[in-house]
Amino acid sequence: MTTRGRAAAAAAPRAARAAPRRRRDADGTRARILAAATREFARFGLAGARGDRVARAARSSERMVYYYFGSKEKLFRAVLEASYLSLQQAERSVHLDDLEPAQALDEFCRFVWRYYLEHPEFIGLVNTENLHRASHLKHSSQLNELVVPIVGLLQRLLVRGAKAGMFRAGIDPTELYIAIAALGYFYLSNSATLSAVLGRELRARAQLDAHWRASAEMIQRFVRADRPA
Amino acid sequence: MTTRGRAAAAAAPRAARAAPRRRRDADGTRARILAAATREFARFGLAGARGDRVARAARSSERMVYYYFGSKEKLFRAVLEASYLSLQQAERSVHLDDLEPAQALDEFCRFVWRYYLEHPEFIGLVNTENLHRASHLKHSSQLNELVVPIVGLLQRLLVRGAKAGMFRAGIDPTELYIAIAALGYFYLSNSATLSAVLGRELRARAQLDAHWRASAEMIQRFVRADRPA
Amino acid sequence: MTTRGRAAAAAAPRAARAAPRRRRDADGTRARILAAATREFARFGLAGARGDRVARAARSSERMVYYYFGSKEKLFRAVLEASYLSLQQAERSVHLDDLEPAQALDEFCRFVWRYYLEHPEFIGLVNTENLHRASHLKHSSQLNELVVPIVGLLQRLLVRGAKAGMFRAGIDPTELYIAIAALGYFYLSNSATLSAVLGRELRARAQLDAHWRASAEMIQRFVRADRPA
Amino acid sequence: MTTRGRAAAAAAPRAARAAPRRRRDADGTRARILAAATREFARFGLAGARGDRVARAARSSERMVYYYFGSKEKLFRAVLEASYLSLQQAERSVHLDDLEPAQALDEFCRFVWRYYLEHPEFIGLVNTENLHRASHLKHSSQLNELVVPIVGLLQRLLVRGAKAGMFRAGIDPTELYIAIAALGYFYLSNSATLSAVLGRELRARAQLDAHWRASAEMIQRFVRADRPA
DNA sequence: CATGAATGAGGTTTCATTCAT
DNA sequence: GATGAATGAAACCTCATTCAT
Repeated sequence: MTTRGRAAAAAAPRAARAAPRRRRDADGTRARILAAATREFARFGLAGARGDRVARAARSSERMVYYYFGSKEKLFRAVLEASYLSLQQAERSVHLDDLEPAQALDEFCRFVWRYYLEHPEFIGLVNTENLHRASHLKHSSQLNELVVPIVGLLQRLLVRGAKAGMFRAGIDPTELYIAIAALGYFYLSNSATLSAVLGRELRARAQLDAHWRASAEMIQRFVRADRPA
Repeated sequence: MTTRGRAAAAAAPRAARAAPRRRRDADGTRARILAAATREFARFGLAGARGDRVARAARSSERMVYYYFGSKEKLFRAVLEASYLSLQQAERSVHLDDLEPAQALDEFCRFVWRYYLEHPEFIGLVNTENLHRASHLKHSSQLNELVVPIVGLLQRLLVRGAKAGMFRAGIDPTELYIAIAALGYFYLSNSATLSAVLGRELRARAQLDAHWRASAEMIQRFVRADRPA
Repeated sequence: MTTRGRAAAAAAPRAARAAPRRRRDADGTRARILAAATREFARFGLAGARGDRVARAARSSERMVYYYFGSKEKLFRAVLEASYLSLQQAERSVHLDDLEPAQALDEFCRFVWRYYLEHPEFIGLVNTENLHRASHLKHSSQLNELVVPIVGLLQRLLVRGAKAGMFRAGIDPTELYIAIAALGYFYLSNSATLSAVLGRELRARAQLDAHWRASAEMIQRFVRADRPA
Repeated sequence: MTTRGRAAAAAAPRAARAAPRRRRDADGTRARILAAATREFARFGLAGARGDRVARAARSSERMVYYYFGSKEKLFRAVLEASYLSLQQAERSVHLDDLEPAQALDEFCRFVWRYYLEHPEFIGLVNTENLHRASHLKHSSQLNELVVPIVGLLQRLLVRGAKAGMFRAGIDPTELYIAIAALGYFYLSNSATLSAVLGRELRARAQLDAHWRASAEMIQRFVRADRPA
């Protein structure tokens, strides 16, 4: 993400000439610190994160971290909020209403899986936040907006599928959401220990694909209406 | 150091017998430290764990922690190994061969779910180990023995079920294991953030039960043979 | 810097008149900073004073503090000078010559006590300056004017009283001044610790009054001519 | 005080040989830190005190300061308590009951004056504590014992003097105590600013003596019974 | 077997101040 | 005249660990 951002900046010399890479650049500095902190916290947790590493990675100074964020904990909160906000934004791009129910569900599973796969830092941050019993999330003023509307999406989908006779009735959308998340999140979050314990490289391309297929299959079979005897 | 400590203890039963009464029981202290460290690491992670808290909780001193375990990292390794060993031991008590396949699978799911539920520290430790990319597990001399035989159990069960026409053929036992673990582990590991984000108290008794039922149902439907059209 | 600032302001009455309306009134800002700094230094001492608190209390910015005063130390000096100037000004309003000696002395005592009571910040600042061994006072260019003329006042009063046979002869006016100051200043400056140690709320109205009476009495008895045996 | 302590240690080589200057010396290290901190806080206040100066003066390390005292604030509290305890101990050595009332009062005044004169650090610490509104004193568990019994001493003395017809009746012993303290404390605490403002070197030997005489005189005249007209 | 004392290195945070427009 | 951004230096404090008996 950060890398992409930087590449873009480097690739736009004309724009750079126009606004000639100010040395004083509040938004830029703040954003670089936030990005660096995101990686740092995801990788090392809250206690393991180091201010100087954040500063260096952000091409700034430790002092600036405090200038913009006040404390390590507040920095973590900012990172967490930005991450959840980013997820929420991505979720808004998911449109299922135009697809046939089974296909829509598949699409949703794919979205979740891809999000986790492409945002490993999100998993690290959320694990850290769980270690802290969601204390930062609870005290976040932005929590209200986070109360997931995505469950509503699934709810509509389940109703639609049930009406069409394709899905079973009575499935709890929240449980469905948790199951979909669980299958993807756990696999990626625990791939290191699982690989060691199971003796199988779960991060290998083939394994990732296999897991995705198995997960999608499991979700489909879970909601699919039983054939009459 | 840890290894030496144990070996010595195991290799000197005579000496132990000879020594009439230890003034301050060594095994007890070591065990208390290990137990306290297990809770500490589970709750705060490796970086967040504090030696003095471990010492106090173990009714011992920081000095003793180093006396018995040599370093924080070695202590963590000892805790991790003991935890995996404990899981393995529990798994050995699972006997599925005498049960009817569907019921056996249910039994297995119940075992996994219960283990996570009753060993919250295991989840904390494994999360921490994943943060560290399983580096301690990889370097553990006891890893060999850990390579899970439980998958073999599932394998036999799947074959049995398929022969009986109750299960689908071609299901990967490892994938099945991961799925079962995922549904339980993720729910409990992430209950804090999920509760906050979903606005539902996932640790409430009713929720726990509902989740268990949904998970078991999902696993059953995943393996169940399709009815002929 | 401070000096320059004032000199410039004093030397440029025309410019001030010419400038039709300042966008953000300079004198107001400077004055507010000085007032806020007075409170801050009095409350927290030189080392304990914080620039951001001064800025906030003055509804200005830290940057402005440096803009007007150059450094923390110079700001303190400005505050100190202003405070001593203010005391001096108040002293000028004391007129004792028209009063009968004993009454005049009482009046003087009352003035001193009231001044301390109504200018708690003065006590805080002077304590701080004493902690610093009066280094700022010594280097102040305004010191000359400060050399207290008030002692002269007392001197005249003592002479007058002695001539009238009411006061003893040979009383050192400086010592008298110190005694009067001591009885008021110490009580107020140390009221917190004294209250704690003596178990008596010295700031209570009744206590304040009692102390004033006792102090005045003590001073009177000190100067009063002995009755012939 | 510390200096004296050190000299004593150096002057006792025999004792030193017996217990040969241990490098590990908990009490010694702690005591040196406390002594150094006493000087540091007295000189610079709580905010102005520097941990590294304390460590260096105590021939120890900053780390040890935290080892023994936990935090700067706790160190200050320890210093304060030790100082008040030390005053209390000195007060216990004052015996007035055997002296003739006027002489006893003089003796008491002398004690107070001498204590302040010989314990300049006490004045510095108390000033600092007053800046902090006695917050440390209030939270000290040793405060109870500090509630000054010295006032009782004065009380008895006043009664005795009144009975003998030498002192006036109705003098509040607490007020008397405050007055005696004020005359000594203020003079010494404020000698720097007073010297600057009054243009007189109050710390000069002659001035100190003159002040002591004037103060004692004032106290005597305050309590002395009026001659009948 | 046990432990109280000690500590180097580094972590987070704050402070007063300056830069650059 | 005014200001938002930036910062070096140092402060306080903590951590994991070792010394010396």
